[in-house]
Amino acid sequence: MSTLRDVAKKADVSIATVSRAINNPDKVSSDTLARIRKTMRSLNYNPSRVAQRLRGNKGKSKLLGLIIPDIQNPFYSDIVRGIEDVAYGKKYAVILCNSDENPEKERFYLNVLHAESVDGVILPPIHLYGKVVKQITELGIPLICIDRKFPKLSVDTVVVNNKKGAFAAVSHLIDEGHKRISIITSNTKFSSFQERKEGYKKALEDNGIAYDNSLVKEVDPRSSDDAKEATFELLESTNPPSAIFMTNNLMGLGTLNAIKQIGLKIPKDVSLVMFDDMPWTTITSPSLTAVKQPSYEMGRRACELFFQRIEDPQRECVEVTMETKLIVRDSTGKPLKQNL
Amino acid sequence: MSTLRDVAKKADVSIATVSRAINNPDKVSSDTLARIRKTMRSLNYNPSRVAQRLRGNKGKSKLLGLIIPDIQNPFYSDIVRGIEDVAYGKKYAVILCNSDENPEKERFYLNVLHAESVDGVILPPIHLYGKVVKQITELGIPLICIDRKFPKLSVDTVVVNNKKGAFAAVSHLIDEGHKRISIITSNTKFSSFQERKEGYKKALEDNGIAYDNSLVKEVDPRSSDDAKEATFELLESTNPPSAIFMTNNLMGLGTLNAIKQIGLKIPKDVSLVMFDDMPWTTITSPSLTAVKQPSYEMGRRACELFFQRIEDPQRECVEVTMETKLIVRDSTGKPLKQNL
DNA sequence: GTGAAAGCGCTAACAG
DNA sequence: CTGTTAGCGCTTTCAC
Repeated sequence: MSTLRDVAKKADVSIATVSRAINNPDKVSSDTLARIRKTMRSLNYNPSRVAQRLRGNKGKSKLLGLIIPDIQNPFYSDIVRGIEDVAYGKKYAVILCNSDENPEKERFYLNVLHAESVDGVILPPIHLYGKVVKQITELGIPLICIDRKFPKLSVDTVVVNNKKGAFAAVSHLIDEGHKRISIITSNTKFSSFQERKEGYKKALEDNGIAYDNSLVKEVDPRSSDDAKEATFELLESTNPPSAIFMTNNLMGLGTLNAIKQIGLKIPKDVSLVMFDDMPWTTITSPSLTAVKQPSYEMGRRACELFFQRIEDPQRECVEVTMETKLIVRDSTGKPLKQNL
Repeated sequence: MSTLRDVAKKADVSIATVSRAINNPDKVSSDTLARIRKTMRSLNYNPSRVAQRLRGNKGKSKLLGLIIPDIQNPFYSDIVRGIEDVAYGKKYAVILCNSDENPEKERFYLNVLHAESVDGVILPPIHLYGKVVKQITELGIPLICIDRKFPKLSVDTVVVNNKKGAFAAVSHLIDEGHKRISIITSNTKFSSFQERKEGYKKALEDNGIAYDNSLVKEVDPRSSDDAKEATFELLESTNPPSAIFMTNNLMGLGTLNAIKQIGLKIPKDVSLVMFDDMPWTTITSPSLTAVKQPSYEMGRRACELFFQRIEDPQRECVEVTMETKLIVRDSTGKPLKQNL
């Protein structure tokens, strides 16, 4: 592969001039510029980003680090796509890392990203008070939290209004006449699930329904099977719920499988609302009522925040809260009403 | 951040020794090694991968490039995950790029990956004879094709037995008594869809059913909506098919939506088989019959091939063909039979 | 407007 | 076993 030196030699200028031709074209006379450009083309010159990064200043590495729990969770694929699309517009490339909610892997990848001199890191933090994440910001690497908050640290954050979304979901169920409403949620400390549970509680409370711990199941939010098991327990108990609020798409899938296996009919035997809207929510019978998160837009927004921080490292950190939509569909799968 | 020099100074050795302590620990006396390691720890030293890459030899950059059409397609998320898991085992990081089947984007990202000095590139090629892809291999960057073949170029490839899988799918439909079987496939030149169509044709032929062009729809394989439209045309025609073979999960979703919207019952009114098995195929009523691709394993295999090539750049290129499984499920969603 | 030279952080000879 | 040195390809003063 050809280097700056090759181009310089062939165009009969110094490497400094070639470098200028790339980075400060206006500081090069028009005819040498033309000559250099022609030479670059003929040599198929592709500047080494590695050398640029080693030499260049912070915030110019054109690399962005992304650590997500699991790319196979469509919620995160959406986020990744949103980030990537914005990054592409700025000629940034993205290093993708899957943490599996494993602090070891998070730490490893954070180190890798640092070693790669990325211009920034976007992630849903695993630990509420993880020191590695803190370290990253102390190293001066811009950090954007997405999907989950990182308390006690001033950091740009993009989240969804989990409490409000959950409140709308459960209120919808209550409006339909349900009184025994289960929630299948996570046993983790993530702000997202905490807040969804709060929304659930508030909806009950506002409607004078007592909180019943036997209706609450907490499982690993990544496991459809765990949620399936929990659903069995719920529905095969002596006093089963008449409705279930599923707090993410993976757990939702598990619950749907359990219901199908038991042979229950929706909504005759049990009503459902799922946090997350997925492409497949329209093909069930009837279509699933869902709390749609603007996942793709969250990714875009997070990436935009990142670029804003690069441009102005001094600006105040912001916490962007995006709204969900409650989507109820008719028999053909068309949305009937959409509440914020 | 601390550098080699910082460590060297503090440990009172030369930078070369520190470098050795990292890369060839056995060439350093045990007590200096211990001292250096302690110093590295106290300084929180994290070697710059960027400098290592600039200085070091080919095949040691610990970076892998990945260009896929769209991470939001779960088939590709699975592949990406498989690749990432194997890469993680070797301490490799992955740069993820979405091409949208757009040659411009593919070219851009290929240049970026080259500029980043990645050790290799894994992708499903967009063009059958794209010159940029060829260029990459001429640059000596190991290339692994996945999901689609790149003809006329000896290159490591991981594909699925598309023809056989499609043949099994359509044969299954024929076994159930169907004679008018539609296929919704792609108008692209990708080997995958070409071969699925071949399998479809062969199954018809082997059973003495004439190929009927009016039963064949070719749409953009990324568009559920196009497939939905095509399904409407198919099912609302004067002589509709009694079964439909959907050649990927996105088109399948479109078809399912169309069927639901028309109000047709499965399998009474129309039977279905989909290429791709998805988490949601078990929650439809009845469960969808699917040709399962080992997508995650394909990713793993591709990444393994990459590492094998790094270790032995001279070895012959291989084309790995993985088998699909035809999955027919009972009313609860449990697999009834699985044919290769 | 252009060139010479220093150096980013590291590895790999080459000496000792 | 350890240190010295020469770059990897590039950007950026500082001269001219």
